[in-house]
Order: sequence, then C-alpha cells, then structure tokens
Amino acid sequence: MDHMAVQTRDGTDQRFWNTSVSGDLAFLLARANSLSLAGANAALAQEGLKVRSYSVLALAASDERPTQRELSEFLRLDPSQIVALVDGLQRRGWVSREPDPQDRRVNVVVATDAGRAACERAHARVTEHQRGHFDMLTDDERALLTSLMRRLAGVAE
Amino acid sequence: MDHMAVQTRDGTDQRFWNTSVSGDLAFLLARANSLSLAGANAALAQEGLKVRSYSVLALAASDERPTQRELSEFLRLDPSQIVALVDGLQRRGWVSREPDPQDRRVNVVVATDAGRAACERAHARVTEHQRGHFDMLTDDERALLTSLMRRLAGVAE
DNA sequence: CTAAATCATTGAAAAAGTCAATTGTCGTTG
DNA sequence: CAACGACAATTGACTTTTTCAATGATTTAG
Repeated sequence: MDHMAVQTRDGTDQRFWNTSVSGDLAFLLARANSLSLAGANAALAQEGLKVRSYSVLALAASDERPTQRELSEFLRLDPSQIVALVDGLQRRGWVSREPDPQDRRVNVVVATDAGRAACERAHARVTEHQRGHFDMLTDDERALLTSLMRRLAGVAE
Repeated sequence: MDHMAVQTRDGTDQRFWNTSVSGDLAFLLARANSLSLAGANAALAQEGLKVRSYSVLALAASDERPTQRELSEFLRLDPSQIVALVDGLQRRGWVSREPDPQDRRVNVVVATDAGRAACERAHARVTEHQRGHFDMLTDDERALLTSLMRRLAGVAE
C-alpha cells in the first residue's frame, strides 16, 4: 500500500518544490498523473484489474462496439498489447471477440454481462478511491479542470 | 437492421470520447500527460536527455543538494532507478556524487558546470516546446491550471 | 557493545513498450 | 476471375522500465 512517512517538520521534499520543476506544468502533470494512476491501480486491484485492462473493459462495455484496432488507436497502445489485454479479459469471461460479419478481418470487443457487472464494480471502486484524490477541489474547480484537461488531452470539441 | 456506426474509418476515435472515460479526470490526466511527456522527451532528445534524466539533472543543478534517497522520494522512483540515472549523468560528466561528510552512507548529487550548462540548454528546449504545447490555453487559464495542478500534485502551499 | 535501521548498490524477475514477420481477409484492377 | 496491395489481428523477438529482494557500509538506538 501507500507509505506516506513524508510529512514531518521541515518536509524533506518540501524544499524541492522551490526548484524550477515546480512551475513546470509538464512536471506537475506527470506527478498528478502518477498519484492518480497509483490510486486507481490500487483500487482496481481489488477487482483484479489495472488501469489498462479497465480501460479496455469500459470501452467494451460501452455501446460503441470498438474493434481492436480502434482500441489500439484510442488508447495509444500497440496492437499486440491490445491482444494481450483482450486475452486476459476474455479468459475471465468479461469480454468476447465478435467477428464483424461485414469485415471478417476485424474483431469487435464487447463486454459480457459478467464483464459489465465487473466494470460497474470497478468503476465504483475507482471513483470512490479517487474521490479522495480530487475532492480537494470544489465542484466548480473540478469542472473547470476537466474542461481544460479535455483540451490538453486533444479531445475534439 | 444494419447499424452504420462502423464505417468511421476516418474520424476514428472521435466517438469514444462520448463514453464514460471522457468525463474521467484520471483518464484525461493520463492522456494529457502522455502527450506532454512524448513532446518533452522529443525536445530533450536533442540534448541526449529524457524527462527522467532531465529531472535528476535539474534537481542536481539546484541549490538543494539532493541525496539519492531524496531524489527517489521526490520523483517517486525506485532507488535503483536513481542509481542508473545518476550513473548515466555522471558518465557524461554532468553530475557528481559527493559523499556527505556528516553521513557517509549518503551521496549528494550535484551538477558540474557542464551539467548546469546542459541543464540550461535542455530547459530552453523543453520550455520552447511547451510554449507550443500549452498555448492552446490563455495565460489566465494556464495560471489557473498550474495552481489546480499544484494542489493535485500534492505541493504544500 | 550489540541490534536495528538506513542508504546506495546489485541482480533477478515481471511488466510494458517496440518492431518485424505471418496469416487471413478486403478492395481494386487488369 | 485472379492477382495485387492494403489492412486487422496475431505471434515472436527484443529492449526498456518497473519492482523487489538481498548485500555491504554506516548510522542510530538500546
């Protein structure tokens, strides 16, 4: 789990926040992401998932019927990694590969009922666990941050 | 009968941004960080650095005289990774390990003159790149985002 | 003085990322 | 139709990154 023996009087790492990195948006982004990712992975571990596999499962549980190629592009992962992730989820009976009758090269990855249930449990866990991470912000701040992040993340408006 | 949602071979991942992930701050954070990281690494590659090694170099070039242990905690990296990073920088003559006379177990990592020069060049490169990356935001938005990110990154106020 | 704890280091194992080659299928063109 | 190039999924090889346990040197506590 997380060990946080960091606070203490003079704050060991407090003094590093005065260096050039602390004003660096990319560095802050990296650190915030690292914390968020660690928390999410810890929460998802209870359901036997990680952020990667959860992302695939969540997309498979949507109505969008993603192909593996689309998952690869959207998640910015190598196609071979999608194979491994889908294999793992399929082994647990959470997703299935549906051949597309219109193009038999492609597999559509769809969540099973068990997969949807697992996805909901995982979603509950991850939102619960990250409430603690993001509730230092007010609702307004969070909404604003989300909109800013959408632009940085390259979401088409 | 036949749904025509599948032939979006051009707009590709557009439709996935309507799924639950798009409202997920952690997911947006991961995506934004991934883009920012890739850009920063590309910029730093011109100086033979990556974000990891640049972070170590920048901290070594500060006045804070970090120990390897402190670098490990602040950068959230395993101590063994710090060893490898410092090895690499030391091999190029950019940092040196100074034994602490008060505690001979610890090494203080300090930048050499050449290291400081390299750090400045790298800093120029990375800020130049980030100007391009973050200029989709106004100055106000960027300042606001930085302040929000500082809180998310766990910077003590 | 002894015992426990800490720092840097090493090495090994697991996970993640990259890349080229293969197979089956599609679309097009001669 | 048959052949060709393009594409989706898969496999395998390979490199890098991450994670963890063990060690030697040193400090701190008892």
